[in-house]
Amino acid sequence: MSLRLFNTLTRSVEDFVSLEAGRVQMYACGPTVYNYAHIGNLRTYIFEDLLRRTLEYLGYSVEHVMNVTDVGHLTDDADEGEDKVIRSAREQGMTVWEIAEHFTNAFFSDLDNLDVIRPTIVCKATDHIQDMIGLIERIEAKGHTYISGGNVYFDVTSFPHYGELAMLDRQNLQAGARVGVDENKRNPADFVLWFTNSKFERQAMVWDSPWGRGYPGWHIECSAMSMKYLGDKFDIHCGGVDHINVHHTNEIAQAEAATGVHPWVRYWLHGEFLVLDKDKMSKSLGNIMTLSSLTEKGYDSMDFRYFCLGGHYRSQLQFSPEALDAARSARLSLLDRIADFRRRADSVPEHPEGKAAAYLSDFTSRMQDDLHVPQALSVLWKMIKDTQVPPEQALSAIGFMDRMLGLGLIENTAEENLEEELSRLIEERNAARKNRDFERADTIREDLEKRGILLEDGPDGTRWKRKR
RNA sequence: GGCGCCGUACCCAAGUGGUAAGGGAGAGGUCUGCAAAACCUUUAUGCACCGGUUCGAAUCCGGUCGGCGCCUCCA
Repeated sequence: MSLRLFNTLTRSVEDFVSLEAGRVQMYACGPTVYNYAHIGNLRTYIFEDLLRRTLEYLGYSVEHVMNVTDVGHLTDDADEGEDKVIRSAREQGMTVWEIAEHFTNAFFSDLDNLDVIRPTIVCKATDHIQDMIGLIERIEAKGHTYISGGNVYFDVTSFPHYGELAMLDRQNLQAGARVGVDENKRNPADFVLWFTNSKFERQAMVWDSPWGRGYPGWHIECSAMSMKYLGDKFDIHCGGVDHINVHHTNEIAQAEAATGVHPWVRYWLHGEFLVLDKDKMSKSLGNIMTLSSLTEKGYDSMDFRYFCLGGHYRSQLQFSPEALDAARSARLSLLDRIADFRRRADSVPEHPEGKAAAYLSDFTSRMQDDLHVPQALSVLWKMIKDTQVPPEQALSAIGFMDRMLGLGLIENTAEENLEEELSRLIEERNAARKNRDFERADTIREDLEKRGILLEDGPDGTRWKRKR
């Protein structure tokens, strides 16, 4: 069975074949670090993590490159959110560089909390200005640029493949429909490679270049860095759907114009949006929803990961507190059941057999079919509820499944030891129950609950578990 | 204004021609001193609405209404 992925280039599901057997090179668009990542951003990184985990599960060695864009969007412009950052930077006496570092750290901390495996290479835009200048020079040498109003522009008419990814009809692109026209452009789709003449004041980061002191355009960093680390041709490029029309379209133009190699990237994968309540999303209210805002309410980061696994990556996912609660309950129930398997299991075989093996195979085929995680999850639940699957077999299969899901199903269900004092209380309660002193027994149970220990009396005796 | 996507039970959500996965929540029951957990049963003759194609449609086509995304930094 092979991996099949939906390729935005062709708008269809294709068999995935890597350029080099057993090795996958993938580039994932990273954050622009001028603010905290919100949960919608994080959904996309979770999607990319599922892709990476599945590739690795299937035996590929994955080179996973991610940029951190710490230039370009850090100065003031008309956007209110950015004003706020500048304001807070000023208030806190931080430079834009410090702001970038702060939000970069916050970003990776979020990913760690979500058990998103870190990229093999993380590259900062400001460390690669010379690479960007070099790439612009190559594009210029091939005759795809012009200089106007002090800025270096990419001439989209010089690049016949322009807009293929987005399936743009260039004739019908309407300039200035929602934004002012840049008078320097020959064609509305043209875009800046290098600015020397900023439309923003207070530009905080500038570098020398053959075209004058200035800073790079919005799209060049991804082309330059991905090509630096992955070469002129590589397997997968992914990001959010919002990147298709402009960012990725322009990245392709830049890369292919410079090298003449087509296609530059073979598979383009895009994650759909998490849809929030309008109120919650309102920028004017300033309450973008972050992962920490969820954990502050008592959710575990992994509740959010589980929630994201409930929808397919190419469908919009409707976020609501109720939906997150449902994910939380489901996840905790899953952990409880697995913990129970672990108590009942003898030794867990390295590979599952029989029915468990069949479930694993079913699960894997759903994952291989364009990462149909919701279906894979339903297979996991079916296996868990199938009384014909012995616990040690189920555990063996779950171990493999979780390598793709990344829910910590094995790590978070290990047997724990209870403090001696608490164990003694449980024994005391059981003695009380034997003597039919239920008042005493219930008092102890309530006391333990206050200390985070829940008791369940079963036919095999009393079990305890920690409140989550 | 242009391009594209979506509308499935109380909620989230799979399902793209063959008769509605899964999870959460709710209801009833078994078990239990009680509780919890678990288990059993139950919750869409119907998939926004209207019309069409077909032996057969949630799935294809047309229209209507509603929601979302991109066209501007954006996951």
